[in-house]
Amino acid sequence: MFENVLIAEDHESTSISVRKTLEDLGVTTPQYAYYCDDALTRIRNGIREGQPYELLITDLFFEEDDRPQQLTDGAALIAAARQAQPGLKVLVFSAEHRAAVIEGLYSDLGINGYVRKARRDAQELKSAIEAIHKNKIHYPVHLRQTGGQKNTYEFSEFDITIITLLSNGMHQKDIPAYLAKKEIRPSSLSSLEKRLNLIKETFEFSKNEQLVAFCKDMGII
Amino acid sequence: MFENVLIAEDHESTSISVRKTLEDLGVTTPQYAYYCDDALTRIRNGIREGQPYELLITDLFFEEDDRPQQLTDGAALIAAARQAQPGLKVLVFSAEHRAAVIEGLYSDLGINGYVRKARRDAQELKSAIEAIHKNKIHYPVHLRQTGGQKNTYEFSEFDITIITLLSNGMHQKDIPAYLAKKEIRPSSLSSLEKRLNLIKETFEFSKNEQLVAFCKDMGII
DNA sequence: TTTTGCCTTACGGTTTCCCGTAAAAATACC
DNA sequence: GGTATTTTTACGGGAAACCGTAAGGCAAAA
Repeated sequence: MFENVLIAEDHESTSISVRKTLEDLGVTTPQYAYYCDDALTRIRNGIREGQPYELLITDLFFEEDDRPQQLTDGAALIAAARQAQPGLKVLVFSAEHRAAVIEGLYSDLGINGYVRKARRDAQELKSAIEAIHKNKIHYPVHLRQTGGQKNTYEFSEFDITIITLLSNGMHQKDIPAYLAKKEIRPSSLSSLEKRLNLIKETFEFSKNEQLVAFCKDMGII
Repeated sequence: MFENVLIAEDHESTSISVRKTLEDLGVTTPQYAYYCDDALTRIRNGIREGQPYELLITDLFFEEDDRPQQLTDGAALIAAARQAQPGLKVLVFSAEHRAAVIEGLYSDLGINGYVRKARRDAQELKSAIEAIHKNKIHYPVHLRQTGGQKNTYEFSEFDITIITLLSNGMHQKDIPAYLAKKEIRPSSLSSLEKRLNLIKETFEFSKNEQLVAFCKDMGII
């Protein structure tokens, strides 16, 4: 089993139970940090002292408080940690449930596993750690069968731009001017309408409001 | 210290650390349930067997799964538990941060304490349990000084209904018929428009899309 | 260069939404 | 019971969004 494991988790209660889970697995002295910056410091120290961590277990969301931080969330921590120590294995333990966001962690950050905070999360955490120890990738249970057959629609940069503008309150009629200024093409009102129409047709949506709600749920915007 | 304590919490990992906290306080065998219905059954059994629980520690949100439940959230559990055992002390342990919701728990359900899942939550949990054991009411740290000035706007049931309908793709013009059928009042298109207009004015929003995005972010819908 | 096909833009008609005003209904108050 | 106040509804003009069609632009192939 792993010997050097670091937990980055701001909730004390969660941190405690992750530690307990690790101890059950035979990790004698799991280390832990309540802030991303602290976690990164520990990782760097581990490298310098010739005892690098083998596994980082981290949350995604870290609440701000009176201690200003460089790294504000788990994704930033993972990126910084991998830069300092490319081979470091990473397991994310978070309440995030949006498939798009979770899949992005695998594709963009190359994480080794994800466990969602939910009913039998401690059990899943155990099996995930064991899988990663065997150099496997652990996919969360609730994402395995979706395989990605639905939701094949890929939102383009352009799509996301215009939906974001709408959700920020910009009027459709004012968007062409904005796009032109930013030199984003296409920029015409007609193209915009066509694009929105296509998306809504694809998902069988009838209103922009519905599209915005969907994108929020999916973590696209 | 308490002898009979029940934990209602669907997240295994959180449940584990609450148990550990209780054991640190000298509660030898804390009981726990992963579902509200199970928790209520245990409370009733406790009364019947002459060993009623002294304290219920419960979450607010319980995720649905394949086991259909009568009680779907912590508030319902608290109400049912208090009906079965009026003197039962209740400590809520949840990630909910909206002041209005938390204050509602004190005023509507008469809870004895609230601890928010956050950085030093295990420590706060300890002091809350000790305070409640001394018949005190425990107010969460982060709510003590905020007099509740900001965010005074309260979304009514009606507001949430119509915003939800919009985010489900219903056309504004079709909503009056829906409201009339459901016997929700007011139901006219004009009232609807006025209401939406007032909300958007309050938040200085210009579009429904913006309102939907906001409500998604705030967890209102 | 010309043709072909695709993407973008322009435009007009229709629908929906927005917003102000005023009537009607419901509620509260005397 | 009658009056005042608030809430709800009705209506109409104007703006924005929706939607289909057609014209223009651009790049790759002939």
